[in-house]
Amino acid sequence: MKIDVDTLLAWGAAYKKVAAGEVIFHEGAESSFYYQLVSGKVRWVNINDEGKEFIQTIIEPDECFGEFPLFDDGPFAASAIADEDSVIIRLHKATFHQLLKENPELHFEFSRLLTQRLRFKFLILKELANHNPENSISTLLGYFKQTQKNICTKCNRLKLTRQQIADMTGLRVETVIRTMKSMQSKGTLQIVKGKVYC
Amino acid sequence: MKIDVDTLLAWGAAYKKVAAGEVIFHEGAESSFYYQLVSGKVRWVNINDEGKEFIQTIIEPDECFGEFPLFDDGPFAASAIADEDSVIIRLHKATFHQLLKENPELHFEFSRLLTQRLRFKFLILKELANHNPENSISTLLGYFKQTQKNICTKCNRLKLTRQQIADMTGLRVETVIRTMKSMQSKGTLQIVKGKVYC
DNA sequence: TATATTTTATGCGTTCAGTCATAACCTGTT
DNA sequence: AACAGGTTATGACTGAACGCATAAAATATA
Repeated sequence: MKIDVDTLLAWGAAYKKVAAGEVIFHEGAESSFYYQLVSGKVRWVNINDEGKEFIQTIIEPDECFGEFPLFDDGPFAASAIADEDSVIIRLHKATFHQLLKENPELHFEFSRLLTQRLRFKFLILKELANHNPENSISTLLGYFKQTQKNICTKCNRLKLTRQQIADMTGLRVETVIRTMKSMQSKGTLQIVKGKVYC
Repeated sequence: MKIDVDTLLAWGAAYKKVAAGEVIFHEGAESSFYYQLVSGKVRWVNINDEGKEFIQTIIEPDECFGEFPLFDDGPFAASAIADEDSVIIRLHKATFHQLLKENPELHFEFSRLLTQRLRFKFLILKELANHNPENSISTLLGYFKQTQKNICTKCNRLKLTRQQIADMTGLRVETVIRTMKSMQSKGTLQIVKGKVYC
């Protein structure tokens, strides 16, 4: 999902620079903006009592994030934190609604986005509930491969650390490392110098 | 999310009776309908290789289900199985699109539905990833309580078996039973004759 | 009221991911 | 080249949920 930046600007959207590590919005807070990433990288995470992160999604340029409150008026379901120095563009909620009203096609695209996100949640949830690290990891990698997210298109190398994979599957780094090694020895996964290729 | 039944009928929707245990649609199959439950109960589930079910959602009357393919043209993300003898109403995909186009407000309601479903997925996923049965269970019960789903409004009794709770949290029945007993002894949960009250 | 079926309950051995500690390996920087 | 910081790797121990078996209780059915 991506709204043309010129369109956004024409409707009064504003750019905002965020430094790596900066929190863009907090889980539980009220919202009044549509957010879209222009450049950089953002992770959409829940942080538990012990400080452990669960990464719901990694946002790449031209993707929107933090969209739930726009429709159900609830708070943010997770925090958005910049992984790298990033530029975001945001549009006021009321304006966003007007924009959708005047562009039904855009609204349909948005429904497609929500659907795709739900689809991914269904998929990953079903795997996590299964308590099979290998399946969880391959489902996750399969998704990233399919959507071309966090993959170096030039060399086909996955740009995810074991820690990130762990934080998206509810596993520990060590478990992810051990499981992936075992997958490599089975031939299920191609790892060169610790990096995953697909 | 509910579309008025008279409206659906006026647009050419058709009723369909399904017996308890009957599969309404299969995970992975192509779809061409909007589905809404009129009466009865339906579970929306994934079934793994060993036959173990993961219940994504339990659908109650006046709720729609199986809606992903309507927007992204993908297959069903989970199977729908009747828990009880039920009546469903379904509308052709193309007609559904037309209905949304002519009723922008309805489309906004639909976005709200998708958002709420996503919100629940975020919530439950974050808990599952945390590997804390007690938290998973209370989050789930909290959700059902909040949405009044599967709760006997007359006596405030939760109409969910431990097995169903297990199938929605990826835990085993025994673990759910044991955890809930411990919660009861802590005073976190009120159980009378094995049934949960809230 | 008696019977059958489903649901809840409990014990016990096993398994596998978690935890902690430590080392090796990359990668970028001065 | 040397250093620092992050990432990957590996071992040993622990613990909590699993898996299976069996029983008790509640609910439905006749």
